[in-house]
Amino acid sequence: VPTEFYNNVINVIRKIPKGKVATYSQIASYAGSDKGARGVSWILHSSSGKYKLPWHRVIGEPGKISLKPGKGLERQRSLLRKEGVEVDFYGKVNLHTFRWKPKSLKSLKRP
DNA sequence: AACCTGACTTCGG
DNA sequence: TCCGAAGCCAGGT
Repeated sequence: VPTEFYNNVINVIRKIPKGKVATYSQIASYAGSDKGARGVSWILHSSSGKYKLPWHRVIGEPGKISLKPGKGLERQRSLLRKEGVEVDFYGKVNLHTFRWKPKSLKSLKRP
């Protein structure tokens, strides 16, 4: 049974616009749990497929893709580049430029 | 309940 | 700047 946090995370991730990225902790915060970054990680790992989530737009707090080479880094990197996000060889993204900054946090948790 | 494992983050040395 | 430890959340054994 999905928890409220779980549903919130799903809804928030769906709102990340194309060409922007958000961090795990940012998503967790919007979803109502400031320290739920690991929870976000688990949700992506377990159910990004069935909800058709833009999972590739979620990266680590230092502005770097968390996946390792040979374990998905290349795939996430190419998905981001395809929509205009600049990613270097190691998966580094300039958050100053590409971080998603929603105007209002009011309705983020709603579908 | 105890312990482990992650697509995590923060802090100290 | 670069680890390691510790804290964190959720699920699986």
